[in-house]
Amino acid sequence: MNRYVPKIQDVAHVAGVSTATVSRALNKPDSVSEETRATVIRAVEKTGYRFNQTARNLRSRKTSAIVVLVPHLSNPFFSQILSGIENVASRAGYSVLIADSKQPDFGHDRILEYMRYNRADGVIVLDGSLPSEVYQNDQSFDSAAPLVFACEWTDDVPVPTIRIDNQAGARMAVEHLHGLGHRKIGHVSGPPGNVLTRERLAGTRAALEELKLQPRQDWFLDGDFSIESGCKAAQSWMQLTDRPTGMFCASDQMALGFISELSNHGYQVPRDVSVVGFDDIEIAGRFIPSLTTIRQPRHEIGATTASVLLERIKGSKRNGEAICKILPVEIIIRGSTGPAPLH
Amino acid sequence: MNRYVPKIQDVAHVAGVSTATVSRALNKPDSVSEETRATVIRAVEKTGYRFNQTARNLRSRKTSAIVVLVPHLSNPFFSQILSGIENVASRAGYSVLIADSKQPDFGHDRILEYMRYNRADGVIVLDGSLPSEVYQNDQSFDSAAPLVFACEWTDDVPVPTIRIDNQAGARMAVEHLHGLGHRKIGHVSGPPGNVLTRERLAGTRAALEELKLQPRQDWFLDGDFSIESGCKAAQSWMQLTDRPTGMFCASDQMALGFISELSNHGYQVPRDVSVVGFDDIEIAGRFIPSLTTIRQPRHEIGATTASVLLERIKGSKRNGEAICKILPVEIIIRGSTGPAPLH
DNA sequence: TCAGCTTATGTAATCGATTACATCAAAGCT
DNA sequence: AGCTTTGATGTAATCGATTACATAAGCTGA
Repeated sequence: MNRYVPKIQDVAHVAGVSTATVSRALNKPDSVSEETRATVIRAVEKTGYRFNQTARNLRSRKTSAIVVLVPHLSNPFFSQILSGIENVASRAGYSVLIADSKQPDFGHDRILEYMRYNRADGVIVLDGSLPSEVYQNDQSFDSAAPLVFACEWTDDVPVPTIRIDNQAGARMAVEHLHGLGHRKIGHVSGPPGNVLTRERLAGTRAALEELKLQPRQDWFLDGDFSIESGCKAAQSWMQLTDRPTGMFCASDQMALGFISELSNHGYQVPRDVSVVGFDDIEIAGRFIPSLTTIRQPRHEIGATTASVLLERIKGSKRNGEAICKILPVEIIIRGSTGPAPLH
Repeated sequence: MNRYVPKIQDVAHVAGVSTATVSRALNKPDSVSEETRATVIRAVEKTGYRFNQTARNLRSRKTSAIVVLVPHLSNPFFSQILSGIENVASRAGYSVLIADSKQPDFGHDRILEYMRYNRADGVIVLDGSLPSEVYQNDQSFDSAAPLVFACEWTDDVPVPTIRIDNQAGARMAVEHLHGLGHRKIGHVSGPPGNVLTRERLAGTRAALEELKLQPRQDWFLDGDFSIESGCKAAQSWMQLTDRPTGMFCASDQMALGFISELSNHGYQVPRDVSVVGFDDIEIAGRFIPSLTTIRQPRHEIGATTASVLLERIKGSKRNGEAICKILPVEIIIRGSTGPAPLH
C-alpha cells in the first residue's frame, strides 16, 4: 500500500538535469539559471518531491533540531517557556525536541545522548539539578553540542544562562510587604538543593536584614514549588502561636495552595495574612483573591534562550564565555496583600 | 577546538574486527560470540563511541521520533498530555518533537513536512481544526506517516482517535446541576467550529431535553476556552434579567474566569450561581471555591495515544481502520455547586 | 585570436551507520 | 572420509541527500 516516495533522483530525471543541479536549484537558487530553476520547480511539483531530512542531516552533519530538558513536563509553568522556544526555533527552521529530565528512567546515558550531536544541534537545560558529572564527562570528550541554561542553572558549569534576578525578585516581595506595614514576614521555600530555592531564600534574608527585621527560623517553611506543599505550609502557619502577617512564597503554586488551605480553615487573605507569590502564572490574576506576585517574563525567557542557543550553533562558539542574560522581573500588586493589622 | 568524534570505524579498528561486527555486537548481541562482544564493548568504552543517530536513521529509514501538533503550546492544558506522551515514547526509544499548530507561520507546508516521513515516524494531532485538505493531500501521495488524533479530531478523516466522551461529560454536568434542584441551566461554550465545543454543546442540549428543560438561547454564552472569555461570559450573565442559576462551562479555565469576574462584582459562587467546569486542571481543586468539574484523564490520554501510535508505527498498519478509544470521564463534585435557591 | 575569468552544470565522493551476501572454519551426519 | 549445516565474521552495497572538483561554454580584453 505504501507508495513510492520520490527522491532527488526522480526529480533530476524528470527535469532532465543532474541531482546536483536539483539540490542547488532548491537550496541556493541564485547558483542556477532562471530557466533551470523553473524546470526543476516544475519537476518537483510534478513528482511531489520533498527532501529527506535525514539524508540532508547526515550529509551536512547537523540535525536542525534542538532539545529541551524539562524537569517535570507536567508542570504547566514550563508551557509558556516552551512556547517561546518553539516560536523562535521553528521560525529558524529548527525542530524542538522535549525530554522530561525527572522521569524515572532518565539516566546519564540519555542525557549524554542528547549532549552529543546525536539527536540535536544544541541543548536547552531548564533543570539545574542534573549531576555536574554530566557536564564534565561531556567536556572531556568535547564533542558536546552547544548548551544553554534557562531559569535554573548549575553552579561552576560555564554555560550561558538566561534567567531573572531571583534575589531581586525576592527583595521586591519582602519590601512590598514591609511597605504595607508588615514586620513579621515569613517565607515558603522551594525544594531543597534547588538554585532557585537558594537564591530566593538569600534574597529574602538579605531584604529582611536591610530592613532590620530579625529573621525567625520558625517562619521559614519548607515547600517544593507545588500546590500541595503550599497547603502543608498553611497548616504549619496555622499551628504557629506567633504568626507572620506577611508570607512570601517562592512560587505561585505554593501561594495559591497556601491561600486555599487557609480558606478551608476559615482564614482569609489578606485580612489574616498577606501573601506574595512568584512567577505570575496565568491564573494568578484571577484567583480569589487575585495574587500579588513577582512576574517572570516566561515567553520572553524561552524566546531569548532559543535565540542565544541558535547563535551559538551558527557561530559554533564555545560555551566558555558563559554570558548570563538577566531578564527583568517586576512586582504585580494585586489583592492578596494588604496593610498589616494595627498591632 | 572541536575534538574528533569517534565513529564505528574507530571502534572496529581498536577492537580488531570489522564495522559490521561492531554494529552487530551493539544491536544484536546474540549474533556474535561472547568473546567478540566483550572486546567490542571494551573498545567502545575506550574510544567513547556513541552511535550517530542520523546515520542510523538514514540507513534504517526511520527517525525514531514522533511529532506532536499542539494548538497553543502556551496553554497549560496540554502539559500533562505531553507528559504522558513523552513518558511512553521515551521508554520505547522515541524522541518527541513538538510544534505549535496555531503559530502564525505554521502553514500547510510545515504540516506536510511532518506528515511525510521527513522528520518523524508518526504524528499525534491535538488540533482538530487543521484544514482537511492536509489529510487528503497526504493520502493522495500516500507517503504519509501514521497519524493519531487525541482529544480533538476532524470529522470524516479516518484516523484512530483517543478521546473522552464529551457528550457524556456534558450530560453529567447538567444532570448534576439538575440533581441539585437547578432548573435554569446555562452553558458557556468553546471556540466556534471546534469539535469539543460542538460535542459539549450537543451533550448539554441533549441532557436539557431529557430533563424536559427548555433550552434558552440567551443562556448559551460564547467563549473560547480561555480564562478571559470566562470573564466575558460572567459579564453577559450579570446583564441578564432572568439569570440561570446553574452554569456549565466547557472548560475549567472559563469556569474560573467566570467565578473570578463574578467575585469582582460582589457575586458569590455557589450562593448566586452554581458553576461546573470541564477538564479538572490542577488548580481546580484548590480554587476558592473549589471547582466542581468533569475530569479528563489527561496523562492517560497522552500515554494511550503514544502507545497506539507506536503500535501503528511498528505494525505499519494503515490508518483506515480508524479505531476510536474512549477513555472514561467522571464528575468531581466540589464546592462551586450547591443547591438551587428555593424559588 | 587566445589566455584568463566567470557562470552553469555534471560526476562522483561523502556523511556514518546497517545489512545482504560471501566466506570460512568447525561441527554434525551418513 | 566426504558432504551438509551452522555460526561467526568480513566485504561492500546501500540509505538520499550535499558538495568538492571537473568540465564546458560564454565572455572579456590585449
